Amino acid sequence: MTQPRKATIYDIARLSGASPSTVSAALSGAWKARRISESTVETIRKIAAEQGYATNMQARGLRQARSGLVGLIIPVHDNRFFSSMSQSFEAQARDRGLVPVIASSLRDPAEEMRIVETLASYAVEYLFVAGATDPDSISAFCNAAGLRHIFVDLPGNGGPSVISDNHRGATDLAEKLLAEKPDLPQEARNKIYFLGGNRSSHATSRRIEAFRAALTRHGTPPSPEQIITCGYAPRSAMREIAALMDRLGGLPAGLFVNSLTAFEGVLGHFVNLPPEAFAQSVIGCYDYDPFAAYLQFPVHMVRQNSNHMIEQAYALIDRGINDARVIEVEPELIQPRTIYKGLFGEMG
Amino acid sequence: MTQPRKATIYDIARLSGASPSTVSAALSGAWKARRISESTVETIRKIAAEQGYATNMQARGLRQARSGLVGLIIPVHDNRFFSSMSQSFEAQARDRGLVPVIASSLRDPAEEMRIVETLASYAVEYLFVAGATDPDSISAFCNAAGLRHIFVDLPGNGGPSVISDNHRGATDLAEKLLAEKPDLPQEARNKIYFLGGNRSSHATSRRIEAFRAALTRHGTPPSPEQIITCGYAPRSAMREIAALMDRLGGLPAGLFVNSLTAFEGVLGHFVNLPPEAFAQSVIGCYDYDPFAAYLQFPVHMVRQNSNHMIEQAYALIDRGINDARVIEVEPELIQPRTIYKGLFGEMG
DNA sequence: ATGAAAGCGCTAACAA
DNA sequence: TTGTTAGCGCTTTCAT
Repeated sequence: MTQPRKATIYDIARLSGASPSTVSAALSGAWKARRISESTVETIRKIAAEQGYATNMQARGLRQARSGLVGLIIPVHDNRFFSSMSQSFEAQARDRGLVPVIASSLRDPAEEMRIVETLASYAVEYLFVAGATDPDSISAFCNAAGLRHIFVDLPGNGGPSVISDNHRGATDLAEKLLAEKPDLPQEARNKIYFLGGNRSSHATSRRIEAFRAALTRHGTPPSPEQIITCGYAPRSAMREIAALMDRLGGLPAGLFVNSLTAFEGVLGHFVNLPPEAFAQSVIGCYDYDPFAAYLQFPVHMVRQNSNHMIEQAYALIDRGINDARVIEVEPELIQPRTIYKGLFGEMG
Repeated sequence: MTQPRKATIYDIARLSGASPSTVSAALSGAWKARRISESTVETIRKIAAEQGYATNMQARGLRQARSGLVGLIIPVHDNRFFSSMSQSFEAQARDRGLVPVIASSLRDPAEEMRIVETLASYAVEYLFVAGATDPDSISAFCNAAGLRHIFVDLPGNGGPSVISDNHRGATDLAEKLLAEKPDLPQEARNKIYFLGGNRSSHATSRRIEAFRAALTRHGTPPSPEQIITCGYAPRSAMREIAALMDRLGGLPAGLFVNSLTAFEGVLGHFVNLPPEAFAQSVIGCYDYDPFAAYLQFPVHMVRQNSNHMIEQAYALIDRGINDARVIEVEPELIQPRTIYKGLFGEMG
């Protein structure tokens, strides 16, 4: 069933009467430079195909001190923002003849670091790190190991970064919520709340800045309890929204949810509410998911341009840039696409 | 900034006064068997840490003829079913000390085959193929190359497969739709339609069988035009649902959507409809997405147990099974969680 | 308890 | 236009 050993260039050399180096050149594309005759190349190619020869990339990599691999670390796979990023990353890697290796850290700094080390062991040529939890350690390691790396989504100080313009996106979303927000008689509910994320993350802190600034411009600066940074886990977001609604006696006039994962948790609570609960509230989410865009109530979403972020990151690599500059990519505010235009039309 | 060369066991050997082979054994864990003194190992470990030594996996892989890599091919990353599978695959790979490499084929057989060859070049130890478009070619290649492979989600004839019990899942969903379906006066609309997928795919054909059988049991065998296999692309599903609704003058009494991607397309059309359009229709989707579970209308979803499928696949590997048997994993019918209980409560 | 040396499959000088 | 050879970093006999 299985042949004892895979064919090597030595097998092809023996079968073709050429030397191993000629076979190598013929098969690797270097034959032009080595001025090997086209006919020789043809013969060798034919025999290689017959033998089912495939280059051993471990051997090539070892010899050339390059692997043809490019790594991407993301927090999780099952999230539309990051999985779209994976899709772009993979396509663009292939365009460059690189093989993408994508790993998820589950937002655990130790796991993240372990993955960096593993990928370095496999000699990935570049490392993209999305949503880094400990960028400084990553940079320290990579710079010591001579591994070119680039941060995406969350910036680092030890290498170049491509992030979305969080201030702009959060401003757009906050302004939208302010514009659409109903005016509620109950003082406590007549506010916009920010929910989800970690204050220590650059993206979240920028978004909070923008949120705060927008509300302040409208003469309603947020009080501390309007900003609930409960992390990214759906569970904790679910707990927090439940507690908040308990305190307020209903939904607040506006809700700015800071991530899809937090939004998942929020929905886990919403499902227990009657439809009327949503009539007096406007809801937004930073990040986009096509299904989330079609919920029962209008959801204003910010779509980050992950494809362009990846393009920019590759461009930095191409330009040989290794310093700690930050490139910002514009996100886009997406109009709610809820079906219930009749019911909520006056708000959206 | 970057040291000229990464540390190798020769550097550590020089610094520690031990020989390269001793260093290798000390660092790889083989020192116990080689009966190297614990103190020597300690010294070597310390120096290695100081030097930031990391095993060159290309060299180890070349020497040992194994890479520590395990591959997974999926159709797309940005789909909750497959991204959940990636998440499970990665976690279980790490549990086994393997490094996961996940690639997407975009359901293109040529691309799929190219990825198989690439992964083989990198000497992945096992290859998982989810949603294979050309399983026979993959098996032919892998068996010739001595690469152990296993099909997930869609079965193959040349190797073991772990798939979900499509007949069971589709039966459950179809029965549910039949039970919840309203009775419409218009003959043409008073039917359940099947939308999406490719007839040539095993999963789709099994689901159609089950769908047909269920309807037949209820005395309403489906006519050919009730089964619309328009592929997986959202665009074509959008076109087809629009055309269908045109023909019928509205939504059919029931709709069995065969994939999340098709469902995305369907929603792209639904967004243009008034809410009343959904009052007389019951909708189901084979596959689960947490956001899709919270739409404006109740959606019955089938959640495949991708985590268990991956577990079973690894178990087959552990048991050394290489023949073409098929293992089926039970999916689960998920109750609609729409908020609009008042409006649609009588159906869900 | 440890060292010397060969070799995994490939590529790149250097020869011819 | 092609062949010979060394060596990438590691593991693994085989010595000692």
